[in-house]
Amino acid sequence: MSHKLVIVESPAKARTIGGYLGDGFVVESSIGHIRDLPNNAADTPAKIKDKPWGRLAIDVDNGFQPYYVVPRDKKSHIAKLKQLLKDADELYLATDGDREGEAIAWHLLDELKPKGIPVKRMVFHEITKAAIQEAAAHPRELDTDLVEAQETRRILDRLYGYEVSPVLWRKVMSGLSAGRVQSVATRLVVDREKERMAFKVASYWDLEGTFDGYPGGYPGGAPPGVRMFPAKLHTVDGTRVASGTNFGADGLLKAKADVVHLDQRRAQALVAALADTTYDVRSVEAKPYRRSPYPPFRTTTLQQEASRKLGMSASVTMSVAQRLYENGFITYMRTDSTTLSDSAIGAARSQVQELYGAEYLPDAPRTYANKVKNAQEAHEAIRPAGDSFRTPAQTGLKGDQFRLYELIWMRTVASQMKDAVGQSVTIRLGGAASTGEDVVFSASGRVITFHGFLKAYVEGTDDSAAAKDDQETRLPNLQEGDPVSAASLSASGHETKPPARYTEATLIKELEDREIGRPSTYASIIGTILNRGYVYKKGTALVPAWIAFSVIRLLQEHFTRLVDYDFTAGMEDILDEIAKGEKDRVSELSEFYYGSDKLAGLKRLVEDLGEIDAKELATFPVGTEDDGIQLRVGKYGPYLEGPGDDGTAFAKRANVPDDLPPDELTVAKAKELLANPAGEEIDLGVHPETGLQVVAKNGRFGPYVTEVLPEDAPKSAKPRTGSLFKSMSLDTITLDEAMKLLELPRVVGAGEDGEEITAQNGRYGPYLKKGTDSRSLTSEDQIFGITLDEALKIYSQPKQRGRAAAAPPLKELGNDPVSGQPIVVKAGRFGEYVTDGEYNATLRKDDSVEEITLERAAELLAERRAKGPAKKAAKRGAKKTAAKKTTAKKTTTKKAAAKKTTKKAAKKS
DNA sequence: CAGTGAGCGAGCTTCCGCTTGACTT
Repeated sequence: MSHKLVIVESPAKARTIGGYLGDGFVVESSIGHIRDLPNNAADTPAKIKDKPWGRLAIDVDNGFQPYYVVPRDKKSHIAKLKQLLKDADELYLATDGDREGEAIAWHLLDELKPKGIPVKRMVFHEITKAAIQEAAAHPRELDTDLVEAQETRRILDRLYGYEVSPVLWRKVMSGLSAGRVQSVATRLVVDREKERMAFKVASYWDLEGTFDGYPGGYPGGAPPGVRMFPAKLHTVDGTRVASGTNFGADGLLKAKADVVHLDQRRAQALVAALADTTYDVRSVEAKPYRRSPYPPFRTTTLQQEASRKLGMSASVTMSVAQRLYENGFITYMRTDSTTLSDSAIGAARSQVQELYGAEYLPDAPRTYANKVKNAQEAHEAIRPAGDSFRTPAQTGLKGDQFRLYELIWMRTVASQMKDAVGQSVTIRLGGAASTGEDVVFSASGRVITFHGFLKAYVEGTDDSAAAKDDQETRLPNLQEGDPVSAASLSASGHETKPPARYTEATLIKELEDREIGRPSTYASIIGTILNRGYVYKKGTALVPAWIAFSVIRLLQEHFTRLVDYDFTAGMEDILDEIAKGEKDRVSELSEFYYGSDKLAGLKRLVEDLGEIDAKELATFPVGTEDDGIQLRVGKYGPYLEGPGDDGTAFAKRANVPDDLPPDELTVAKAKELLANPAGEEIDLGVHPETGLQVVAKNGRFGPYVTEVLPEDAPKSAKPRTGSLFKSMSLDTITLDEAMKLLELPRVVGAGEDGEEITAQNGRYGPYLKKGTDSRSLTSEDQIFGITLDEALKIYSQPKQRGRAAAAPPLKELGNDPVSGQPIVVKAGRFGEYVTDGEYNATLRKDDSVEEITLERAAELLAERRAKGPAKKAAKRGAKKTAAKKTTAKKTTTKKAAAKKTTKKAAKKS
């Protein structure tokens, strides 16, 4: 039986659409992108690996030709699609109608290679039977210009990320990353922290009082409305009283502020001078209040409201929404559109009528213009699914899903309700102080006469002090000239506040406003900058780590344009022109990579790194030069350097606690830390024999224990120290263990020549030492356990240079077809490798000792041979390389562990 | 940031955007 094959992006969508198209159609999904540039070396095809641009998988010398691969986990899915295509007499590429969707359609076409059947591009913006059938009846051609625009975006991001990240590995720390989106997100957080650090608090005072609208009692019966109301001092002798907005970040009044700045004394004097004052109403100003409903949710607004009202992180919100979507409760949750389909508008309106009555229903449906500048409108707004909405109670949902559904449902219904209307009133009260000053108090109120949509939905605020939209303040019904008295009056002091830190939700909003990132990535952007250690969360606030300051400084100084807040917006403009066929992708990419008259190219920027001083980059002054304190970002985190007791510059050091936000590192705090440079010492107790305090610390060479010498100890006296064994940890080390470590080196006994043999731990692990003759030990336990006999035995063997502890091969594979030498698999410092005696090649991610064959080993060795004999570290400065190596090791172990699990996962599937 | 003595197989980290399971506890 032949059929028409329709391919959409999402499996849930495929299920729905299958029902609408009926017999003769088979609807499958691509599950997102089906091909991409190879992610890493293991996924890079051998034929491009050795090219100079192999690491990028983009032939930068020939039109920026990208090399795509089908990721391992997508291969079986592609096979399935190919199988379905065999029996198809038509192929409909029905991926989303945006840039990425067009590219997916093209990749599908290029990968599936349908032969002899018509291929059609089908696009729809809402999932209703009518819309789908309409779309199927009117397909279009593939828009190759749009695909070009997507490829340009993809290639630019790869060049940016894969060229700039290695700069950070070399200059800051291994494993770091830079990218068009994450680097700007990080910069936003860092810049905000810098604003907070530079912020100078200003204090100001004003007068607040409660006033009585009917000082002579009611004109008979009950009062019309309220009687008591609050008011604040507005002017003194006609000049406005300064409030928070009149002060700049420098703590001073803004230049143009024509205000009177009250301090505590003056404010209190004024209160006293107003003790007997009576007031009269100087003016009553009423204005109509009107507020329109908020647009239906798109991804970012949903994330913000879920954060404000339900306390959900962006990623939790998305995964809860994903479940709602898959089970048919809501429409697609990754969208930048606020548009509702006609049937959704109908459903919302009938729900308004049903729940709130006709008076809440506007005459005409409401539509919302999209505020997102680069919106691609491939989907609808996020709303309850279906042609009629289920109320939350009807869904049977529970927990987070229920709460999120309810939020979406209310917002959608409210978006089709009438405006809220009312009145806002400002009343000014005047009076004279006994000191002769004329003062005016101001009170404002808001009365909502018709709640409209506010009856259904009120948006949350990020600032807890801000008034919500439905908040009402009632004032008495006063006329100009009416007498008013003060029931109470007091001076109140205020301080200006630095700009608030970003939260996940506000950072995402900021990124969206700047056209950076896409609905499908907002949540993961937060994940990326958290994972890299650029920021951490303190409650809901995002706090930048010091390493982010180093990274952003480097990027701003050397890749200024790339971390410009407008970079992405500029890129989008160019992509739009490429999509319209007005610009050529190769010349745009070429300008970006190789530069032009106006712009320095990326390639030259990353090659010109000589002048970047890594040390300088990681050093930040604390306070002024006179304070003589600086913060440095080291391998083990940030630490302070300050003047020594004798005044020597930067002689004293102290760790900065990991969770101390940068803006709290004041000069006073820095001095406090430096005064007690114990840092993260762990007190283990007092040594019973020496009476000295024994502590554990994290040092340059890892965790170690040491003893604290008394203050009066001679300067030449040095405390004993000892590195922790690999099997020990700072969390679990005991005093007993520490005392044993401090005893080292342990004397094992005397050798045959009478010279003492000792056992100890060193840079390369445990070893024996006899004079200048040293021998490695295989385990740390031997340091305490080895007997003299065993030690003598080791010394009776000739010293093995290099492969002292060479283990026997793990596996023998046979002879190499090229060299004729036997190939064996061995375990080494860097993992398992194959060797023919001359050349060694490390096993790649997908190889294993159990599965490796002679052919594969020969292949690896051939690759290795092609690179020539091992070279000694040549170009880079020796000190640099040495320093970097340790860092690299530290990060790789963590990553390697993570990799292993993914590999296992991939294999089983 | 503590200070102790060799001699040796490198290879990998990383981007942004589309999408879901699959994995483990």
